[in-house]
Amino acid sequence: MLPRVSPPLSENPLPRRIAHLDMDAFFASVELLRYPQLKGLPVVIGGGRRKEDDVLAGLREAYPDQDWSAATLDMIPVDFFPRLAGYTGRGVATTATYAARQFGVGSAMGLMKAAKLCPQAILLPVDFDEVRRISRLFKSTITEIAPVMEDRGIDEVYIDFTEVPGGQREGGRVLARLIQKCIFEATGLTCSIGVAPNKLIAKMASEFHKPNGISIVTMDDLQTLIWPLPCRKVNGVGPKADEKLQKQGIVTVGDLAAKERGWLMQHFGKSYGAWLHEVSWGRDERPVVTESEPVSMSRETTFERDLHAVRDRAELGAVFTRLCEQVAADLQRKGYVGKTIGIKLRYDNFQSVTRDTTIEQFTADAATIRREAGLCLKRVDLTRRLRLLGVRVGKLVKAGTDEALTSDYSDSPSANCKDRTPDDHHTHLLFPELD
DNA sequence: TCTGGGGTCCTTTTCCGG
DNA sequence: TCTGCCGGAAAAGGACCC
Repeated sequence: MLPRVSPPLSENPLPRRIAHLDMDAFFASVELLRYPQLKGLPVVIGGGRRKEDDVLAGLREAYPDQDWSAATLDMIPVDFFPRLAGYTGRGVATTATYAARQFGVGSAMGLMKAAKLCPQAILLPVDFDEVRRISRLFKSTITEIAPVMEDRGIDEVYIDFTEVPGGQREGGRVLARLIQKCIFEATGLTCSIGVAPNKLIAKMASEFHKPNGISIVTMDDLQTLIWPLPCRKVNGVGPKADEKLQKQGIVTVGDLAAKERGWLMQHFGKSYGAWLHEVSWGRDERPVVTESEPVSMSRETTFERDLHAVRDRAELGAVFTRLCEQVAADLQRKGYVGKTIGIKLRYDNFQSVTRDTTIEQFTADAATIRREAGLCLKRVDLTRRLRLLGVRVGKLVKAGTDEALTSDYSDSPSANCKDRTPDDHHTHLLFPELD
């Protein structure tokens, strides 16, 4: 089953107009919708593990006689909101408002560090349900106008404007404005849109006039608008590749374009090197993909404190079982079964390892996942303390399909894991429910 | 004061049978 | 029977993204 895609360039008489749409400061904006009194103040969103961070729960406790329904949220006095100062825990900032960013707080920063930089900042937990609701709302608003949309996560999409009525007017600006207006009416939030001949350039273009901006970029703008950008701005160049590029004196996309294709392939690998060359010349023919099937589902958790497999075995065993149950529930709710079952763990030194195994029959059963994942656990070093444990099911197919029912009847389940327990005597004490 | 959670994709290593 | 080689699949790791 092939994913449905937009028509390829060759069959299309119109110039390709690909839009990238990015919601402006999405998580923070969703919170500010509910708490408008926080506008302009330093707010850090993240953590949220502690119950007392939940503003509403705290309010109900403090003022039990008040009616704290949604209509009154904007009446909460600013003083009541919890401050970042004194935060203890392992959370990271999902995002921070501009006022907080001025103190150097940024997304993905540990909250302990953020608290040092800006102790007066208000700390809000992420309201994932609300963020997801608004995410669905802005996406459905888009597909009503332009049906060829690719979901790129909670706050981003690509849209193929090419064949949409008005999609060619002013290079896409007219349609982009319409979409911005409709999203604002539906959600109260702003977004930024870049329109370009392909996804690669559209993605970079959407950042040009944030917030609430529209940028139209054509191939003629490659040298003036794209080449001056740092390589890191290219979607697909991360911190590792960027560092390696800089060591070669390559800082901007233009520097990259100046290098020979062959040279890049020699230094960055056949595939990645060739890709780097393509992107530096603004070339990208990837279609906008409207539907895709999930490949894997997983659940993982970082512990409040590092756990030791022997000393904390009961706690660890309970978490492990819960993760398996959650993955199984996710699979069942979404209607998938998988046949590769694996674990991930992260040691106290932040090094992570994974183990997985492929079984004969597809499953979404918690007990089966628990058993196979348990066997995987026996293949890793459990003498070091753990900070994270995760469970993953891969090689997914839709439940109930012919494929999902196939099995080769060869031998017992987990045959490929047998006799692989060199270290049985201690691991078996750790997770007694394995036996 | 270290560094979340849920994914995808790619490369390298390991394993296994012929 | 032993060894080496080869190729494919599975496993492991890592980079990257939101």
